[in-house]
Amino acid sequence: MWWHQHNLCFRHPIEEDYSSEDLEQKVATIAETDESAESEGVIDPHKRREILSRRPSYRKILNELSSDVPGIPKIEEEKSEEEGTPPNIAMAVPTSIYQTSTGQYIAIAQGGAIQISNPGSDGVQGLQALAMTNSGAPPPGATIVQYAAQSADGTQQFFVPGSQVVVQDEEAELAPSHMAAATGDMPTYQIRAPTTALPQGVVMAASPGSLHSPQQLAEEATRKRELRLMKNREAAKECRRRKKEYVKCLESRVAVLEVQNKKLIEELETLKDICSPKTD
DNA sequence: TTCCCCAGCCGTCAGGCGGA
DNA sequence: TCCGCCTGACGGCTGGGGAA
Repeated sequence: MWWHQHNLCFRHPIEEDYSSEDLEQKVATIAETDESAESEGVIDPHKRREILSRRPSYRKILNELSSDVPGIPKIEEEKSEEEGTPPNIAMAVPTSIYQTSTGQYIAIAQGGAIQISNPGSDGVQGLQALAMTNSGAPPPGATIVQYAAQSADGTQQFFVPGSQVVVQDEEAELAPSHMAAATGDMPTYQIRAPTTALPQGVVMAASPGSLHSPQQLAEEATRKRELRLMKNREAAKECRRRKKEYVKCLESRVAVLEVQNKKLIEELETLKDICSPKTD
């Protein structure tokens, strides 16, 4: 039975109580009724403790289960596969990722493409692409993005090299036709001269090659920390999603085993009736 | 209406694990 | 050994539901 091949799923008793643990115990109990002989094996407590101290990832568990049991769906490695990439949206591999003071993420790809991701959105659905037609090659070690949450006129601004700003344009008047067609409802942006020098809420980030002063080092450290937190945030979300899927899997497994158990009990009763006819 | 409780979600930290 | 990923643990926030 698959469950016995994956007894790593059982957790250490000192770990926090989760509903999934109840499910695991329930599944284990039901499964043991099916294979009591197999479950009678004695495990050394120390060894068991070692094994249980660290459970493998939910993705790994479910994928292993799915290879054993055809009915169990696999968790995809890449989220983008299951959510799908919106067609015609310019996707570039980001080379630098920055988080703004408002929580948005700005990814700068090679060639000057800027992708803006809203924190409230999932995955690529929140990505907004901007083609920097006049960006050219950035100066060495001088990739600097300055972001202002809102300028005086209520629009969003991104300060890019060359004393220019990228301004969110909700009217989409100046957006290139191919961009407008590609982005659908997404806001478009245009390049302007800055309306203010450095508005409130500006966040600056510099590439490692340009670090000289302690202040720049501190900024770099801050940027690294923000990046790490951002990654961990996404990882935590993904982990919770996998955990939910895992619990659902266990729930369905419980249902299946309960039905199976019921059938076996009925079958046993029938066989008992057949094999031991009444003697009166 | 206000207060309390609970469940769910999220961000962050810490630590283990696996690959380079 | 180092680094990135994964996940348990913790605390905060929020919304729903029930009692006063």
